[in-house]
Amino acid sequence: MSNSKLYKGSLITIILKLLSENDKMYGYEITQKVKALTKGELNITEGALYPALHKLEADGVLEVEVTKVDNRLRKYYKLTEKGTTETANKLSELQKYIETMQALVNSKTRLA
Amino acid sequence: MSNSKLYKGSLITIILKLLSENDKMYGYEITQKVKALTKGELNITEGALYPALHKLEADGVLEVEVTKVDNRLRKYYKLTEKGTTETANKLSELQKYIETMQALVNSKTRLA
DNA sequence: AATATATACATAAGATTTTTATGTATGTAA
DNA sequence: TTACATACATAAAAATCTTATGTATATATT
Repeated sequence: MSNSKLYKGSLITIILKLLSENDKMYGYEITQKVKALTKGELNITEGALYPALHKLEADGVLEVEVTKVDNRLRKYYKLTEKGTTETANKLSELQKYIETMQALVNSKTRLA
Repeated sequence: MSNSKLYKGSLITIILKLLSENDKMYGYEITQKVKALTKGELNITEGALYPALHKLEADGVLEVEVTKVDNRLRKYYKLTEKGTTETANKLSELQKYIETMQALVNSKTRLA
């Protein structure tokens, strides 16, 4: 990531969402996909991404499958069953966060 | 703040927004106001709030006015001119963030 | 009278997440 | 042969937050 501080805390949600729609993806692919989908608005850094993937794997949310393409290493990640549940949770959390923030931003908060 | 990690990075935006609608507020009042507006969803902790207010003051975004009410100390904060500009920036960043995340969440991201 | 809760400030230690800086290695374009 | 893209990785530092603690006054409860 390298952006508005608001992106802090969103990385896991983004990864899981992408994996819920693409049944397997590798790290570099995720960075490129996010850059494309957000028109360059959001750039995930490797220093944030790889540790996050490792943690998700360690937590049993993702499983990995190492392959070699063009003599180059690739680690494909996919959601486990637990990962699918976790994705739903993270997405509903995001929805709730957005609603809460919209409420704060849109409301007149002046005292009566 | 509270539970969902998504709130990380949002505190400054929330403070500034509240102060843009209430011309002066003190710390404790901000915590109560946010709790009420979010129906308990978001609880700003003192350990996060006070350092944030101090930083905003040091940055010239807020100015402080110390008073005594019922023999108890109160530090009222209000936006400076710089703070008003900063508020507009933070709010448009939030709007942009929400749009970006909505795009990520709602779009089908599968490869063609 | 004593205790708990609310009001009101503050800071320090630790946890978590991210940026920035590096490092390795291969393939391709200039 | 130099630069850029692909593809992984980690470590130091920065940023932000939680948890814990501290001070002090006012009010409500037991």
